[in-house]
Amino acid sequence: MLQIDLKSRIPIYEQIVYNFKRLIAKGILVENDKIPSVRDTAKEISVNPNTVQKAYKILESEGYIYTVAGKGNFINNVDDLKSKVKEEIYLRVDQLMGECKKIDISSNEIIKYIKNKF
Amino acid sequence: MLQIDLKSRIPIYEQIVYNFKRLIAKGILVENDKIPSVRDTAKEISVNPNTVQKAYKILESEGYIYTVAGKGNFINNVDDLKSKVKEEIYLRVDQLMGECKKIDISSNEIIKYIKNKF
Amino acid sequence: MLQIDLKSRIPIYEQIVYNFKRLIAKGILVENDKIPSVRDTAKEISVNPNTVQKAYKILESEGYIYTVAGKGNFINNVDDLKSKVKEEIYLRVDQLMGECKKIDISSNEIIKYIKNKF
Amino acid sequence: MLQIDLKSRIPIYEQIVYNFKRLIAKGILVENDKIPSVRDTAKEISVNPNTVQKAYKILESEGYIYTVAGKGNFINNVDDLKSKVKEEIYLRVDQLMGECKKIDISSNEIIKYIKNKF
DNA sequence: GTGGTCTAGACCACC
DNA sequence: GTGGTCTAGACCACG
Repeated sequence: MLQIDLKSRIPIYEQIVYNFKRLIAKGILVENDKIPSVRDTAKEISVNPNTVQKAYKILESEGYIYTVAGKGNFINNVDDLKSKVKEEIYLRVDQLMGECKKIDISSNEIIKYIKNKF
Repeated sequence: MLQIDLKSRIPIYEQIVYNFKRLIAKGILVENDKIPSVRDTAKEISVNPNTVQKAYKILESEGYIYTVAGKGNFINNVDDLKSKVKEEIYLRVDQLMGECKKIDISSNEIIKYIKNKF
Repeated sequence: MLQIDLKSRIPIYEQIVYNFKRLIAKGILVENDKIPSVRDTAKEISVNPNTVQKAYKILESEGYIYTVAGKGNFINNVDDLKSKVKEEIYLRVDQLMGECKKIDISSNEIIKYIKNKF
Repeated sequence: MLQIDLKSRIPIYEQIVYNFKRLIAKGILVENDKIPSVRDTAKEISVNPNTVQKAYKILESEGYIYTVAGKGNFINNVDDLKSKVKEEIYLRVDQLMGECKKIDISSNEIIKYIKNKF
């Protein structure tokens, strides 16, 4: 379920965070779904439990999951989790367009490129 | 001339690299232009010469500049340095669109967003 | 394991790079082998960790090793690392033969010399 | 007449030295030929006269040319200048073969490669 | 403990 | 003066 690249320069915990966000955005994980325990996730992707723990903490602090002590971690009841993930994407679009502007690439050029290729 | 954010989490040397790429892409730096010496750039942005040296080495290895020992560093004679920078941008667009696809955001959605905002 | 000549005019970091290439070419280091940490190698050959770091970076950028931050450096899974090293040797043969041609030494002459001496 | 690559990592003075050795080895420059003055050579290849001066000093110390104060520099009367250049080439062959041995490339392999390509 | 980045300074070859 | 290399340290993120 989780796609982790241990060799990547992106920290593993960030990859874990992003994976869960993706599953939420796609609707695979929905409100009150239980996600695997820290230990199980750690075993599944062969990383240190501390790393998974850190990822879960971040997901919790960002409102994606809630923790019930002794029970486990669950997807939050926020209805707009999806749009929250989208917002992050849009933020990256903004950054990219900002850089384009700096080097005189017009938004039309980017749009044309996307239309052509995707 | 160079915009460096010493507090950014992006390494200073990468920022230096990007700054020169931007200047090249904008046509401000052209073929055979001499860029400031390692020491001068270091002084200008108040960082250690080694950091600038690292940036220049990367620019050289990527073909943006050439080095004449004892003389200085010069913009390379590749005619398409500009398109080279653009390629890097397009690569980032590709990555972004790839992630969009993963979470079911259509390219139309992105295009609409860009059209609206930029 | 590593043969370094601190007095040589060849930079230490290049010697380190070459040493690892040699160990790979000889099959002593194979896929996914862990190589000593930056600090350990530095201690072993009595040089500054930065020097070793530089060598490892080059090996990584040339595809010989991959780095897992916080874990260490490992021999890459490219099956033909050996032939990669050979290619470098052949490139040098090409250069040498090119110079021979410039001063009218025939390839036969070189071959005869090699046969005689090696 | 001289082929100099100002961008090369090989010091310019070494390139000058090698160029004259090449011209001698090819028989283009023969005993008692006058070679261009330091200034003329410097002008021709657009480098600092000091650099040419250094090259001439080396050529003189290695016995390739002799200097007559106020007159200029001349090719030496050593009959075996050619074989001297060849010796240097052979030395490089030796080095290369040494490295081949270290990584288990046989001399036969090298010979086969040369026969094929040259 | 591991690599990644950076500083402060040094010495060298080259020009 | 210029880049190339190196040392001796330091701090940080990651696991």
